[in-house]
Amino acid sequence: MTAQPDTETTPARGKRPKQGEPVIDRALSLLAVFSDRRRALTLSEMARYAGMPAPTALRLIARLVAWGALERLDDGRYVVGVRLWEVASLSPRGHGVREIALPYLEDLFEVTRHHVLLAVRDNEQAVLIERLSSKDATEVAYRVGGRAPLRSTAVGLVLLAGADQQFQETILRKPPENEPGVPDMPEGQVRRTLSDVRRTGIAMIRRSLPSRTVSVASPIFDAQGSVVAALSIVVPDGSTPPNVLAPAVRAAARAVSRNLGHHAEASPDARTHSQG
Amino acid sequence: MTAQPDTETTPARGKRPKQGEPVIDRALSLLAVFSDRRRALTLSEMARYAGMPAPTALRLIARLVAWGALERLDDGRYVVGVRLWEVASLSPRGHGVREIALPYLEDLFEVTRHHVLLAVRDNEQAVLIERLSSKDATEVAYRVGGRAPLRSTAVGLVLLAGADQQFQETILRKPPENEPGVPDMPEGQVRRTLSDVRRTGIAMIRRSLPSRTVSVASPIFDAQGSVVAALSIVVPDGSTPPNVLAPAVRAAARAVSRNLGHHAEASPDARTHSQG
DNA sequence: AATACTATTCCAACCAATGAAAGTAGCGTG
DNA sequence: CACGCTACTTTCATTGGTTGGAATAGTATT
Repeated sequence: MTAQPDTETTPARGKRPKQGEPVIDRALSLLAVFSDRRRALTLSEMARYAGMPAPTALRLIARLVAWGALERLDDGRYVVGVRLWEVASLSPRGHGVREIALPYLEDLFEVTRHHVLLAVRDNEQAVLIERLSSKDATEVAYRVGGRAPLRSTAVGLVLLAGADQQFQETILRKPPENEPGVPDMPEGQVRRTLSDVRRTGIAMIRRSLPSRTVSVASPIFDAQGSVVAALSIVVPDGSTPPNVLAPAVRAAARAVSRNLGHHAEASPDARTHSQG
Repeated sequence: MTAQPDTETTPARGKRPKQGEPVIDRALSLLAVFSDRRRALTLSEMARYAGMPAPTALRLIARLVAWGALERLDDGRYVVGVRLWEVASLSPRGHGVREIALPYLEDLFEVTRHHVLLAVRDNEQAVLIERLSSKDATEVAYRVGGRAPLRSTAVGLVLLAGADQQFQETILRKPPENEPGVPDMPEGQVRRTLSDVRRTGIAMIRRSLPSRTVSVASPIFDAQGSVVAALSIVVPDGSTPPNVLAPAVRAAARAVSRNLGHHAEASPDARTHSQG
């Protein structure tokens, strides 16, 4: 500071240093500051995390609150609002599949009484759409609304195996994420695994953290034959032989697929075309 | 351009007839055009329902799509995106209560095997947060994410009974909505019912449409002793005596309340230590 | 009482937002 | 194959909603 040079282009009073982001993007970035750990935030926290001045944040937040996207608590902090949740419940890939799959998930849940998961792919990760868990089930890593890697989870492998070839290559070429508790596979093994998943309709993963568990997942297809979701169960390692679980999971996944209009035409050729 | 000045009120070229709504409001109104019946919409439909010109809608939608609030289908139509669902899953009154309540809902579900509902109040309606239903359960009126009236549903009555006095008066003074299938109560009877609900912790409603059912609901309290949600079961009328159901519902609701920190009374400390 | 932080209000400058107009694409019809 | 119709997209001159520093008010901490 101190200097008073300014010269010709006199900023006078109102200087507008960094400006130029569309309003909507800013508003959305205010929604994005919330996370599993940050479910209730103050104005200044939101402004800081979203990277904008407090007055700007306040103004935008006011609109979001007015609409119901955010709600204000008694202590002044903000949380995600029910209205947003309401609109989001119309997401076909969110609550859409869930609504159709839920009864089957419940049936499956009653067999194992541990965890039943439903996930879809969003970009380079799996998003957990639903999770049924008994009160006394083993600890599990992911929560509903949370994200899981594609390469090191059973649902992730199923979703990856069902993605288009080009996307698979993109993922495979990336360095593995080295999740703790999961033995990371070299690229070649991942490719073999994906191929197996496509052939058998089953993916299986053992992990040791946060507890020793086995996950068995199977794909859910839509009417066009695309993999739109993955269904899986998670049980303590050793509780039930995986080869007993697999048929149950596959059957449940197929039932859901059928409900989505997937006429299981004996799948004349799983791998679309040119192979090799 | 030297426009030919027609007359005095020359619209010239660039006329800006109706302008003045904040961008965020417009963007949000684009989200609000989706409903149970309208889950996939074209650009022009969205523009029409939201009441704005197509180019404007397109520009805003593009941002929403970029962020993931909306997704575009192969046929060009737009749907609510998973990303929005993901953020919405952080809503304390949405998935928040749900996460805590779900195990208890499942226990309750196994007893009756029909419907278990979880709802919160938003404004003058109840919003359905969760619904567990068996595949062969009787038809039920409301879906998850949908809204139900306060005066003529079991969960609604519980939420209304737990609302502050002033709000209750506001609702009571409004003319009843006369839902088909539910005998509408005169104001006096509603008041008596609400009082009963507060005393017994149970609300019960019989309805004949879409099928003959009995609903039994009970309030869920938070640490401050406020009613934050309502839990209910819906069974076919005549299948199980309501006085058998009531204790089970109440017990489940209490278990959830306890889990929310409802320790009978007054929590002295609600301070969060700032970390960071 | 001083300090530090957060929340809110104010307002002049100005840039992102606006929407009519025109262009492009798809489709059914004469 | 021309024609009309509808839906979608791009362009661009105009401007009003948006912006953020500064000031003020409120609240917790030292």
